[in-house]
Amino acid sequence: MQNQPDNKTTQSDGEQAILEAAEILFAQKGFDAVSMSAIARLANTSKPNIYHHFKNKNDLYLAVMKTAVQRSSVLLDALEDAPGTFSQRLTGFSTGQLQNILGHKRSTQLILRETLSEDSPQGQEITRLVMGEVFGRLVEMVHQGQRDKEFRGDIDPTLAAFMIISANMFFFQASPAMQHIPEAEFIDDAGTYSKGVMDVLINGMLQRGDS
Amino acid sequence: MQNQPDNKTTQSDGEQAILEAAEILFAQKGFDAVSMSAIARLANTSKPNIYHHFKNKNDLYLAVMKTAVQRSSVLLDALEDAPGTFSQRLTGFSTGQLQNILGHKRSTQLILRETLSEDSPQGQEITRLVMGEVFGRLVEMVHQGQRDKEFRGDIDPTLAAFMIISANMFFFQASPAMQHIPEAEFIDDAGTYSKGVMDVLINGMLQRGDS
DNA sequence: ATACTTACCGACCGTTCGGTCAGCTCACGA
DNA sequence: TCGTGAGCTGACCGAACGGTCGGTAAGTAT
Repeated sequence: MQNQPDNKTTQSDGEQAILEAAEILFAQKGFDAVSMSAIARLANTSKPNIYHHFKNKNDLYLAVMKTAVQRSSVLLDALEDAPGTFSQRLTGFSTGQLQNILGHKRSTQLILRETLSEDSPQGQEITRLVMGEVFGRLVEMVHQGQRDKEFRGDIDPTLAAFMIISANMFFFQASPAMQHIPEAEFIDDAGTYSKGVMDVLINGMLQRGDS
Repeated sequence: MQNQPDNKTTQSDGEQAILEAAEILFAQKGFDAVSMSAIARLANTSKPNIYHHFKNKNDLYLAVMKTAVQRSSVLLDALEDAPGTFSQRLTGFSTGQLQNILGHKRSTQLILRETLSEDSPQGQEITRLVMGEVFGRLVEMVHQGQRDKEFRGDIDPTLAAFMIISANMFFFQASPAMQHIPEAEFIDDAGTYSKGVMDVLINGMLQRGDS
């Protein structure tokens, strides 16, 4: 009764179902606001069965985080260094990152929540693991662009990288809320947003030729 | 015994102490992760006494949010329109907003959490109330700057405003986590950060004179 | 003195929390 | 045919949850 893919609700492998249910709920509400009973309910199983597969709530959370981080790392590798000017490469990287983020909202929500929470000892590790990688690549790209005289030399590459990430991350966080603000039409089209952001960041807001 | 400002721990008015304790804890951990007992403990009073002043946990949370929103609104008024070029005014506004944010971390944390949370019906209202105000002013400033030919006309003012807010908000959110990333020195000096960000946003990242 | 109000608290309510335990079913190797 | 171990469950645990109850201590107006 369990090996065949029947049951109107396509229930999967057991442990996998628990992980998925937990990911959904943890991403939605955070660790404390999610009960093991709720996870069991959503996973269509019993609470003791969760404890059969994971030794406690924290262990389950860690398992969920681990898969989320892995998924995110894999995605990053797809953003291989492309040819072209550094402006083009930066834009491509940023756009790709935003697509990745929006394509995997649950993982992103999970990782972002953990990264930005002040307590939680593993927050640092995840920051270094996930953000550090993206961050490092961006910094290096900007730095090379400076050596090639494509970018101004008087800007801090880490700051520029931070601005790009912040534009993407805050877009991700705020887009549900911005839905209710009619003036912000760009919020519905990540492509337009990304293009606009990188255009401003790279070409600048001033008309060329005054201080 | 309560009108004089004695008591080693400067405990205040009762209701006020409860509000302060609740603000600290709610900002730190969020609604679900904070218990009424914990608030009572921190406020140096009893749980039933909280229910004497507030009708339930949600009512207390709303009261805390209300004071936070008020404080934030008052701060915004201090950022009066200054003279100067629109570049200078934008930079001043952005720097001032970041200072406000960092000067009232608890309120900001509280409002941001509520604004960015997908559920919570009052999230929309707070967004419109707090962010909408800041957002509107920024958009208007950029728009005027465009009519004065100071800024390029082909950028979306709402997008530019969003970028400024996102730079400030994400700085606020990420600065604790970024502490552990050694390359990012700017994270310790909001003034430097703000200046760098607005410099890039306004003057652009490219050397003047190539596409 | 009396009566009423406000601030406050110990003890307790029903419920839900994270977690445990004894025991069921069933595929599979000996 | 008989373990035996993995997957799973109903019943249950002590603790903590949000919230209530009866009652006390202190003012204050009459």
